[in-house]
Amino acid sequence: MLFSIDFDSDEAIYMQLCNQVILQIAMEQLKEGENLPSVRQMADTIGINMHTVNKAYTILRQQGYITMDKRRGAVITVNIDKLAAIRELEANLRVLVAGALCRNVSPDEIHMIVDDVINEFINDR
Amino acid sequence: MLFSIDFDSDEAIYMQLCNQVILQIAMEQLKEGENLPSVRQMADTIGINMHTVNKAYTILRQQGYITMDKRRGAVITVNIDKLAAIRELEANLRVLVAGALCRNVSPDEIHMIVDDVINEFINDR
DNA sequence: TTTTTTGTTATAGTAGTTGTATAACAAAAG
DNA sequence: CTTTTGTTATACAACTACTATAACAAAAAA
Repeated sequence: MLFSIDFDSDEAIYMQLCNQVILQIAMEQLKEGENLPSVRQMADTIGINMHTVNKAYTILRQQGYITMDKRRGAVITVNIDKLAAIRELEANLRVLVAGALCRNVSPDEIHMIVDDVINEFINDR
Repeated sequence: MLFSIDFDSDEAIYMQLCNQVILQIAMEQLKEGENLPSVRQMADTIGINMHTVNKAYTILRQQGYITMDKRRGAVITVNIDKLAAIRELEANLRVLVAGALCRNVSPDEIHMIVDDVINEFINDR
């Protein structure tokens, strides 16, 4: 379980953490039932404040990726709201696809790139 | 040329403006050579500050969607860096697709949604 | 039982972002 | 000559991001 934070990035640290957890769940490097380090351990390991980790965990919990338990800590528990996931995907894709089309990336090329990205996750399983 | 800003959104006003311009270029509601209102006119129309519009225009210019000209104002001039567009698309897709896969949206479903979104833009042409 | 670790909550400070307000400038248009 | 243009500067309030320190009850470990 490795988390690498880019402190020079303009993306907030807690967001980078959230995204890395989601990426690792998708790649099945983190599996349902597994634990994340405690907020303090994770903060120590990365070298950031406890509250920054806590913020990331709170968001992950709200989005249904983990549950918090005083006994077990943060546990990967993908609690699915598939319709919400689809709506969110559509909304975010709209801007991405628009930007790509404007810059002369063809629909076929977009499909190929989507394929590549999906396979990145699927092939590692 | 209509721009609707959601003041209750957690997305910054200048970002909403940027995205709407990009969406309208993709839908060809804004075409190469056409003008955007001046920063002051746009600000007046929407009911926001001049600097907020200026910030959006500056970003659009940096990303190659418009050029600024004292004579003509802001002109849609898609200046393409296709490789950069593809890299950006890949990076942003990675997080979106990961989130979707985690929530049990299948690769086929993702492809269908991508198709739908692309067709939203293509069919209006 | 005592100690440690857990998530959670509170307060407070610094730094940066967002949006607004006012103002000024030279260049171009009318 | 006046108006409109993009651009730049300064300043302010509100908010966000991150950190620091501290405290609490609940659970685990000793």
